[in-house]
Amino acid sequence: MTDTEQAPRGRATAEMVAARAQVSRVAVSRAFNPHTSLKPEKRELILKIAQELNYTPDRAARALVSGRSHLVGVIVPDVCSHWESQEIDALTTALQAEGFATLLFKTRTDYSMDEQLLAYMRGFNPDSVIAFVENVKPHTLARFLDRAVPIYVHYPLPGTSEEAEDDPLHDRLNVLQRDGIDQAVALLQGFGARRIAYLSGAEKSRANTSRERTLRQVMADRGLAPPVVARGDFSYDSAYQATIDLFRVGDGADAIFAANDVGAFGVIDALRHELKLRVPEDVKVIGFDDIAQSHWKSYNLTTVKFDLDERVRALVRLILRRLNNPDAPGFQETLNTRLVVRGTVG
Amino acid sequence: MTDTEQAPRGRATAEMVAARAQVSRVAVSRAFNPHTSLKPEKRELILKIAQELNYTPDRAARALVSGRSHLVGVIVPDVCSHWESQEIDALTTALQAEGFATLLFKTRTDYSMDEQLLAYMRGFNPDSVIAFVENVKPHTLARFLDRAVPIYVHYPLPGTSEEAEDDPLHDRLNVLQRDGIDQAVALLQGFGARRIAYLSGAEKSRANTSRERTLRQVMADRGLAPPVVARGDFSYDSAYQATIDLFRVGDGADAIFAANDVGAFGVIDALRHELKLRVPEDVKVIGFDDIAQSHWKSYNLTTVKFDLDERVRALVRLILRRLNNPDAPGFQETLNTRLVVRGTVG
DNA sequence: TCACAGAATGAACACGTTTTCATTTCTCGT
DNA sequence: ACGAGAAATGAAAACGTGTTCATTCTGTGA
Repeated sequence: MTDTEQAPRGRATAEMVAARAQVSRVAVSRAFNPHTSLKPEKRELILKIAQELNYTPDRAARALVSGRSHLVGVIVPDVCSHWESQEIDALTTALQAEGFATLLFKTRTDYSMDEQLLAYMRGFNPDSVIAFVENVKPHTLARFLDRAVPIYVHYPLPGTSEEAEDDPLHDRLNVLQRDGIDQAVALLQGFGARRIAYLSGAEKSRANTSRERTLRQVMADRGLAPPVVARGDFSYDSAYQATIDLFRVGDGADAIFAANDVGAFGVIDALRHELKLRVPEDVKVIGFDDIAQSHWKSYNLTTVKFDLDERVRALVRLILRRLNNPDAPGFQETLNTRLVVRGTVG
Repeated sequence: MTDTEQAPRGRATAEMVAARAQVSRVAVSRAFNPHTSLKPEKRELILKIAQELNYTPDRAARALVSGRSHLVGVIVPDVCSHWESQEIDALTTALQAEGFATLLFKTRTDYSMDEQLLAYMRGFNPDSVIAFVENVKPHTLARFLDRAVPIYVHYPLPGTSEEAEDDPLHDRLNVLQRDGIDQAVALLQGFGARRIAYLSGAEKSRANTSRERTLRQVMADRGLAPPVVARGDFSYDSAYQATIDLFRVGDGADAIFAANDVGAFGVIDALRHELKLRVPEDVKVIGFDDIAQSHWKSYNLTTVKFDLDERVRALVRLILRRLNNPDAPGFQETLNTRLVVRGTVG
């Protein structure tokens, strides 16, 4: 044994492992990459020595030559929004299992896109990018990420051709909101709701636009008058204030459809604690997302759900498929929504 | 102009920028690194051309030679826990401003450490690592991260020498919980609380151990009987069930101190909706963290706060100081806590 | 035994930067 | 006009890996 270089100063390298195992450095590389030809017992020996030396291939070096960083960029306006944090959580778990790591970036909270951020992110060379900032055009994202193919979470507008339209240039996850919203409106209609209000999310958000328009169309199809709209921005506080204004300044409502669950919580608290109204007896409330908090007893919210696990699985499928077929045309996945009935309606 | 190589296939490289600007590749590198000597007008020209070509230095290549990945690893058991998600959010914002990116890793939810995860993470070469898994010994973390110096969030146990003790080998953020807990107990004592219960967090969590022991000692110092302990794991559901057991199986309490705010929400909902008790009239509740939801009207929770911004600033200071002084002895920062009084006490 | 296919192996190259070092150019005081 | 020190510049080395390609080894069928 060459005990002279026993001092494992800093990080162990493939060279050191190779020296100790009496093999070439290339063999070490092969030992860590499956689907390469290497005698099994040799691979075993190398891996054993690697573990002793606390060696792991350097991903920066690996990325440099292979063009794969194994990083997935995630752009969020607000990590602690409940829905976002739950998606990040599930996504990180799923990606980790596939050998990827989640790289987090924060952008402006008004859901506008930030070109400087894209350039910044590009420096880290993510293999793929998932943007929660839905209003950004996919080709803008693509222009800034030369290597990575962005994944576009798409909320098709109802009544347009968007639902069917193919997009050969980008990978897309379509979220169809019509079914869940229709079930929600049907329920409200069954309870005889007359004045239905929509508490919006951030105006620039594509998810909000799509939900509002879909609600309008569903209500029209069912012969209901258009909803009263109160402006929020997905936050508890904005929903709280908007609800108060709706009843103090405006004419109130007997049912409120919130753009997301957190907003619905603000609506419920404003109704109960500020306006002294009962939910669901005086006003019925429905949310959107079905986050973990929605079953908490203080709210016990009826809400339109789209399954998180299903969504994450779809995203991971898109990522992996794209990495295995870099030049294939755009892949698509589609997700549906459904109503979860709890205590805030009837 | 050498129009032959006009096709900007794939990603732009420093070489291309250099060719167009009629300078050497080294000059391009210097243009992107401040504190290097380069004629201002030349730097300006290079940056302009770089922008035209959509060029950003490749961080993988940069990391390889400079030894700085500009990645900060964050290990969390659960991203969507409210407190964690808020810290991740604030941390990401702060790090982004300093040119770093947050690399997210999930570990087991029982707060035990996962050596396999550490080895996995090491491959990404983070410059620094912040572990929310407080029970891991800092030298274990250090052994797995040869280059990065881990930052240890330390909850000193009261009555031991830990508060004063220096640790020259690791960077440390001390969180002193005694002041806030003392204020909380004083408040409860003032309202004549007799039976005080502690709803614990995950047993292996250092934060929980420290909070429980500090509470014990504060109560003893004030001549109060030791707290009844109900076992939870920081989650809403566990707190909800433990509270029910406390009153149905055990002898109840007239004040409950929860290990975190989310647990306190579970306590409140169990008291109100399951046990039909009033908060604060029948039972007083105090939480720990002061997360954003704590001021929501349905809970309006009195809680022990330690300031998130202050904490994040301290962490970033530790990270930067360490990177600028790789061989310096361990740095320390200290944070205090205080009570925020809202509606769940008196 | 021989020829041959396929597996196993290692030398050399490539990836895109930063850093070191030696050289050239500029600036300023005399 | 001169010299000295500072600023500016580029050639070459280095970082740690994956990949290509040519070579050697192994086992099989004739």
